[in-house]
Amino acid sequence: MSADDHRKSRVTLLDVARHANVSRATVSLVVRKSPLVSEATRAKVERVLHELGYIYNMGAASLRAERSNTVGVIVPTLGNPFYGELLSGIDSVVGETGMAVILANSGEQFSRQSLLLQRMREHGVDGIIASLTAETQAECIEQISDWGLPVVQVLRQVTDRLDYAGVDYAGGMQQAVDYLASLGHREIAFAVHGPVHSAYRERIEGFRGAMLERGLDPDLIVRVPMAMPDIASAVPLLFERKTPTATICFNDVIALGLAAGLYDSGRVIGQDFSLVGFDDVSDAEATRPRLTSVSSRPTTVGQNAARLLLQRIAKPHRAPQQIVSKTYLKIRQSCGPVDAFTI
Amino acid sequence: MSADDHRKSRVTLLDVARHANVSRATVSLVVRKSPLVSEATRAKVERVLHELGYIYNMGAASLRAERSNTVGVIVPTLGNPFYGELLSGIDSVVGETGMAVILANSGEQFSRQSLLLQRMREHGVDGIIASLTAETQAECIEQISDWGLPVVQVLRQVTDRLDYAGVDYAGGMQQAVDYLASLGHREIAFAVHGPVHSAYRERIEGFRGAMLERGLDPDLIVRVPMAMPDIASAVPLLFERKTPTATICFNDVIALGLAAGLYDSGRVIGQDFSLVGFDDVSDAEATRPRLTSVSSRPTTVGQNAARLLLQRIAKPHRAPQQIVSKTYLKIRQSCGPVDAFTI
DNA sequence: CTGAAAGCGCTTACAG
DNA sequence: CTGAAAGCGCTTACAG
Repeated sequence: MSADDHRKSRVTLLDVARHANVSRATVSLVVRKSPLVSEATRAKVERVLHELGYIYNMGAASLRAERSNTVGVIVPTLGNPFYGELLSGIDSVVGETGMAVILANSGEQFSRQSLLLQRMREHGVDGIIASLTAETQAECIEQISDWGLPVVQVLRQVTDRLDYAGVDYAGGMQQAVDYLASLGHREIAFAVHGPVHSAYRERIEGFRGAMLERGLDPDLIVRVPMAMPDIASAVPLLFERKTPTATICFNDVIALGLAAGLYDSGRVIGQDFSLVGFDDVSDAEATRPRLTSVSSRPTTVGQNAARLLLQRIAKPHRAPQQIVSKTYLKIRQSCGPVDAFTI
Repeated sequence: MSADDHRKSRVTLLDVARHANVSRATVSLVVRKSPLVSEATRAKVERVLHELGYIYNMGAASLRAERSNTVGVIVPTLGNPFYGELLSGIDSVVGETGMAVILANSGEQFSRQSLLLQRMREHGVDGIIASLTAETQAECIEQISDWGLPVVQVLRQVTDRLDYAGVDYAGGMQQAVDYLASLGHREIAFAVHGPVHSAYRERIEGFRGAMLERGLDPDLIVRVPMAMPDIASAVPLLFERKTPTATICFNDVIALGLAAGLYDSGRVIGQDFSLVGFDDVSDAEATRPRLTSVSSRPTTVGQNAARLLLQRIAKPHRAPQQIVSKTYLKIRQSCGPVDAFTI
């Protein structure tokens, strides 16, 4: 029996019904584990189901039931390990319910994101989790929701009229500044890069707020390149206008890059210069000296987003929810007291 | 107009047909961009399509056409950045055709993988790309294919009767050994971990073959733990039986971990000890000294796998194909000549 | 080039 | 607790 034969001779509910001497509706109930069917009938039907090698046709069920048991996930990049962990969190809670995840990568391009949103709608996903590009307007995404398609924003918030699962970035910056200040640092730089979305602005504002609160100069914000090798060579930018003794980084990618560049320039991190990362991806533990980093626990954020979406699908009309999870500072070895500095 | 109204009053082909004074079939042809329809009719229909806000219902189309325009992708973990890059490659070529990727994570568990395979079949995916767990038997996966569901194996090969996109691991090990030998190293360890699948065996055999060819001891194979912090503390294992002057690593995760551990033990990498990684993920460039690594280009492998699947879907009966891509050695700073060693 | 009819495999009321 | 009928929105032959 060739593959094609199998394809064509697909076993349907009706086939099972005939073999088991019941109606198609009864088989459907058994398949969906309804309690409305007697033990005896259920046992008989289940045996036939198995004998005939019945495979549930989710597509057909979706058409009739008007739900597809799929959720769409749009991420801005797959190259950053951070999003792998986020996906892992989403997949674990969505997968538990038996639903499937449809994944797409916008590459931080708004036009591509629009295409993907459209495509997901055509695929009939029951809801969408998206980390939206910086250009995305509130109207754009609220409209999707107005179509009756549940949307939850993850990591980047475009509107407060829709669900959002994110991270308390401002609190994280506060923790970083507090820690460095407690070590005696007063000139602290903030190294950033990438598109200007809510998560970017929150970090900037968090940094400025925390610095101002302590009467420190909040303006030492330095934009560095995106690519890893270029970040390392951007170290001189830190010292262009002032002479900071410490730098907080927008993410661990920047921290690792700067750590490399500082090393190249002969500085000993944690001794001559202090560095705090953000996100606490697994590499923070692997580098030497170990990188002190503000943990944003992407897996947890992914799980939060998935739970929000599931709840939204169940109750389309409840008020928008936001889950903003706390960060915590993972202290390792990349910071030292300012007094010890030899610069 | 509330979200529910939208849902219920979905615009169908029939609605469009009535407004445009044509038949439903004609609208269907326009939507699918068939050349069988006149310019005038097409223009008229397209206008109505747009006016009414028609959304293609992929689910309904799938049911009738017996293809879903989705492909399933099963990865063993999402925590390793390597798989993010692989996914990125798959997504880019699958996305180009307008198909959607259904993603699932087996967590290296065979039982979970079976569940996912079953679920993907129920979702009616047109094909599957999978990096299979070590326990997977040839029969298991050949059976999926016998059901008429195209499968391509990626990175790990269970059977040669099905398509496979992978990496020339043995060639990569050869490159690493050749390079270290050219620097004068004769005692070379191989640090490995993880489940024993084809990619694992190929690397082991590649290492042993390359060592034997040069008359070197092929048995210095050391198993290290999975978790990053534990790898660093596994450095003493390298020196338990012999005193290697260099180590090749199964992947960059191990290389980075051992680099950290060697640093902790006071050794200077590239001077006191040489280290070669495998995969060349972005961190290889960021660490100091920069890590010399055998590049396996996961994005390319992902693209290869996706192309194989697309071809297989188009021609179910052609002979199985394998695309084994070459590695190349990215030389950086983590290796030095053995003469310079002070041990 | 266009239309009328049938059917993909399921679930949903509605009867009994 | 079980069955007969209708229909989800599309595509596929088949006529014209």
